[in-house]
Amino acid sequence: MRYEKGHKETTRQHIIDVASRQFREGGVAAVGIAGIMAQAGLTNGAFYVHFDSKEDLVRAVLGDALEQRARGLQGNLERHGSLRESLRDYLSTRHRDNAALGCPTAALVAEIARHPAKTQGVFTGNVERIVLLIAARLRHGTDAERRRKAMAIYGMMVGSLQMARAVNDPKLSSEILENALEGAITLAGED
Amino acid sequence: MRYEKGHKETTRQHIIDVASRQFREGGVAAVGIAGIMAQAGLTNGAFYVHFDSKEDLVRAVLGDALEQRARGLQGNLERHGSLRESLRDYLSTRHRDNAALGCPTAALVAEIARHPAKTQGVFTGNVERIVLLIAARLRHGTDAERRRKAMAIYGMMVGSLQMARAVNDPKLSSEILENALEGAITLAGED
DNA sequence: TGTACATCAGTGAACGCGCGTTCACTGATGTAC
DNA sequence: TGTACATCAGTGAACGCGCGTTCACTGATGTAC
Repeated sequence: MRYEKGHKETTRQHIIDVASRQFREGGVAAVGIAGIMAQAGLTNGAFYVHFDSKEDLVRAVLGDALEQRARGLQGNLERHGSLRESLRDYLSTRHRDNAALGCPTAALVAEIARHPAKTQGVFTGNVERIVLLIAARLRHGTDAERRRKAMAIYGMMVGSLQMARAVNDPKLSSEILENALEGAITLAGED
Repeated sequence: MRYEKGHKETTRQHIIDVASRQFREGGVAAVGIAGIMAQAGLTNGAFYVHFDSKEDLVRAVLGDALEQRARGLQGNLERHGSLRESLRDYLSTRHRDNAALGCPTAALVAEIARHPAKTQGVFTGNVERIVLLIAARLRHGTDAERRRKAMAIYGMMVGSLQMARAVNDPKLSSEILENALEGAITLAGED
């Protein structure tokens, strides 16, 4: 072979990494194959050696980014023991200002709602997973109550981060993040 | 004049109405001028009689849709007196399944974050307005506390509705809506 | 009252451009004999 | 050991298409004289 073993898989992952950043930064619809491949250091045509279509890439990116996020959250929770620090990280100005490496749900959820069922399926499984991770860290209530609260908290995290990003006034933006953090902690029943 | 008085303003508003539905349904980036004008019963070229650019239309649509929404919420609150019914409407399957006429924030907030500051400015003012409407209906706490809670609730509404739309499993989708409603009511301190 | 001109919302073809996708080709390596 | 062929990730030009935007033109009406 011209390339060492595992080369193709490495390239594929590299394209996914580049696309993952670009999609989260600019949105799926506004980002093109040519731009992704150029940033990956390849030409247009090589794309179809690795993926069937743009939609195929979207699914791969979504699966990869959500997996990474869930793993990151899991690691965080295991280190801190409580939700509080994870919520603080999520609802931080740093996360707000770095969408490219941030939560794929916050960046892409509205677009996912407009994609084919197969793509939505990739998202669906990961929502379930993140809800379970959050629920497992709530101290009070039955399993059902904790699941309920976990979903409400996740929804608040995603919506508030998006609003903090869309608002043009830095003070209002910070306020949104701070108030969501407080609301989430209140709901979680921590402290 | 060839057209009766007020005709131009009527046409402009009609284009805004059509675009407003299409943007909320498909997203700004995925919807084109030609499609909007065709559905409005006009040809391409007439667009620039009414708007300077697509971005100019986006601002007009955003201002119009958010204004309508805020007015609708205000009317609802005045009729019911409490937040509860408004939250129920917002977090309903009906709203989930009718994005075209639904909340512009839930449909477009992630895209707004990627638009120019001027466009974000249109959004910013309306966030402030809706937060004040919600806060005014909370029964307990100081002004500052109610403002805090209102923001957290608004974030949860927006995020949860989007997730309910993006998820591929009808049961999970309903669950998200129900749990967000319960969470919002808990936070609001109603009932 | 009749004629010449101005107005302007809307038409429809065209502009350059980038999109997602296809495809004939390259060239370094591995395999067969 | 040397030669012929197969493999396949990647190249780069081209495909048809729809995008946002421009522009010369239309034609019904209003205005001037």
